[in-house]
Amino acid sequence: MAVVRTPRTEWVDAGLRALSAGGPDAVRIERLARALGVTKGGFYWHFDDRDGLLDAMLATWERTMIDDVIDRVEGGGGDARAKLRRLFALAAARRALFEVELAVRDWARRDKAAAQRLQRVDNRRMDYLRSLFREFCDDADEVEVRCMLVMSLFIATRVIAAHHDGRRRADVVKLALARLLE
Amino acid sequence: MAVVRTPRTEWVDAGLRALSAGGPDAVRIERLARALGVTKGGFYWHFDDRDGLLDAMLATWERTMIDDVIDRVEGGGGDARAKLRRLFALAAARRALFEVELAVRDWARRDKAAAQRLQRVDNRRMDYLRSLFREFCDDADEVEVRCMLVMSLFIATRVIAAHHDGRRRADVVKLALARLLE
Amino acid sequence: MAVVRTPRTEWVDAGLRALSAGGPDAVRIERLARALGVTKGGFYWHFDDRDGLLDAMLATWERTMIDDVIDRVEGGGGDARAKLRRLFALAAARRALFEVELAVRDWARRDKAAAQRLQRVDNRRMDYLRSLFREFCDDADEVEVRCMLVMSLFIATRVIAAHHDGRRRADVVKLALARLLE
Amino acid sequence: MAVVRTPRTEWVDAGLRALSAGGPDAVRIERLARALGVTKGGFYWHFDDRDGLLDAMLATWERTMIDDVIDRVEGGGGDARAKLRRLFALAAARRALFEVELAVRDWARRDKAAAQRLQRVDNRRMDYLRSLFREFCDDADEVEVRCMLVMSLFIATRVIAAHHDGRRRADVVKLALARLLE
DNA sequence: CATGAATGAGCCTTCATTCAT
DNA sequence: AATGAATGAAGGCTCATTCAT
Repeated sequence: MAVVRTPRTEWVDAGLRALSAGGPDAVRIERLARALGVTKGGFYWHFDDRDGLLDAMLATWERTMIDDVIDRVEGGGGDARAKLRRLFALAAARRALFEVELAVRDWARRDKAAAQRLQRVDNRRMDYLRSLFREFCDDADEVEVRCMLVMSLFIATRVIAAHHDGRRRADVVKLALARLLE
Repeated sequence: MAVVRTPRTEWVDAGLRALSAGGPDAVRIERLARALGVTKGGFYWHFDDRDGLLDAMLATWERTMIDDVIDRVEGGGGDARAKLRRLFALAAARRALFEVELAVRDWARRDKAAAQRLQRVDNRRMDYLRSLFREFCDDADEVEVRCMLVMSLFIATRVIAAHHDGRRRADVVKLALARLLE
Repeated sequence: MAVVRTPRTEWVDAGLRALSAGGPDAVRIERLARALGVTKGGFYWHFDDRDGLLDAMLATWERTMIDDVIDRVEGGGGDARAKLRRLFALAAARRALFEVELAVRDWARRDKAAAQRLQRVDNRRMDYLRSLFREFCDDADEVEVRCMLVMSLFIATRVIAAHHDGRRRADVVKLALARLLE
Repeated sequence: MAVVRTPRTEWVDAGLRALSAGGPDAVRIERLARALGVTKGGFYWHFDDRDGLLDAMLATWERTMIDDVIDRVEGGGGDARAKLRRLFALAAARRALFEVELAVRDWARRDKAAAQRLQRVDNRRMDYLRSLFREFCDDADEVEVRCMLVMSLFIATRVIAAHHDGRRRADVVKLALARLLE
């Protein structure tokens, strides 16, 4: 009967925005309500409590990360090397989405629910990476090492604060990636 | 000459413990006081305010990270390769210290003061890595790439939640490191 | 349409009561809440912060003083002299209201917002007095002097702590007023 | 034995300064100590507690007001009219001292100790005024009325916030005073 | 779905006071 | 006389949550 004025997803999106901007402690119902131009009353129609929102955020993030990202990388076609390059390009292009990932990664260090979601996402991603590397690399150990290094590079790029002896970060990363795709 | 009852450093240490356990928002004066068996009032004798503590924590962390860690790695002697291996071993051995690093890294994404400290630490570390790789690697680009990959591996190891196709993480990291030290 | 449980005005009134009893520093949210039988949390529904209440108090006081008081004095009819006498009688009858005035007058010495309100009220009152005195007094300087003296008498009456050589204060004031209305 | 580093009077003076600037609630031991460049520890050597200081402040103020002011007005010589004019001039010249008076007057509305001191000062002043007016005025009622008006003018001048139809306050007061000295 | 109002817990900070040195 | 350190009470504010409408 009721017309949906502020659907669940809007709360979730606002929550994810708050999460990536300030970590889980910044996900505050009152603040989100203000940002959405509503009073917090409506929140409790959609969610049991704050944890309910946090959970929904995690679920949304998981779905997006797994289906969306891999789909997009696969969708572009090309060989394994092309796909790996596209993965990095995607991360650069869709900054907002990957900022959330960093926040979740930190959150997971203290929160079990976040840790579980992250594990599923990381495993899916690692599986995917493995399948790509196997296309041009026979040695199983070597595959695993490269997966680990690519994944590390992927994450740390957005987190390291150092400069690179006059080079731009993007260039160093490109070189590093090239080396891992040899 | 007065006997120091709860020295500044105790507050700082407790703060760093709280930081690594729950992020900057978990650094709460009342909680720390309870943990130290003191009342919160005393806190304000040592620090102007909460920000004063946060700042002191960052300063302590910077000092420890730069002087302490590099000293210890250098102190062990051996060639560049040995030192790099020791760096990874140290991170594994002194977990608490490196948990703080992860927290600072996340914190730095939203806080300017944290970002500055992190930058100094990362630059110092990167400089140090560069000096080590130069000992057995001539190409400047190659040095930079290896620095980036080692640093990434160093950080991401403690952050990735995936499993490794039946291997233990430590083994994969050892293999990866060996490859970067060829 | 919701039933107002503790309307804004109740907070304002309680605030004014506290102000006149103990000055601006005595306007404490927790105390007011207790006096109103509510918890302090509710306060922040009605006001942004303590300053918001202080401001509302000042606004209410200004309105009451200007409209209410002058209306009442005018409403009684009679000539200028009768009205001036009624002004003094009113102050005696509505003690609470005029206690607030003394508090505001002191507060205005340190607070800009209070100073501005007081200035508006004082100017309005002085204008009103001037209009009354002009009805039976031609000389402009003389009008101004009498306004100043009446105003002074009006304020100081409630502030001087001396006795009057055996007379009652009210009688001396009555005599003084009579002299100023000659 | 101990050399006086921060004598009692310095605390009292600092207290009076704080009082006139912000009312009794602004007389804070910690703040005064900071202003004097000492720690609050020494305070408790001179005074039992905060009330002890407040009391000493009141005593100092009473002494200054009664002896100092009347002495100074008397000391200048001249007839009663000259002395009254000198009283007003003094108040204008020694602003700081009379700012304290306003603060005490407000304070006296809620505090018994302040009220008693004020009463003594006001009575002494009123007695003095009476003696002056009697020199040129025979009627006892008239004397009392003029005392009251002069006293009121004296106080209210520094407290009224209105303007005076284009005249300067000082000029209106001078005219009013002249009228009371006829 | 949403508002208006309130509760209660928890936080940061200030301050009077105490006490050992 | 004064410092260094601490206690404890109080105050301002934020926020998750609840509930009636």
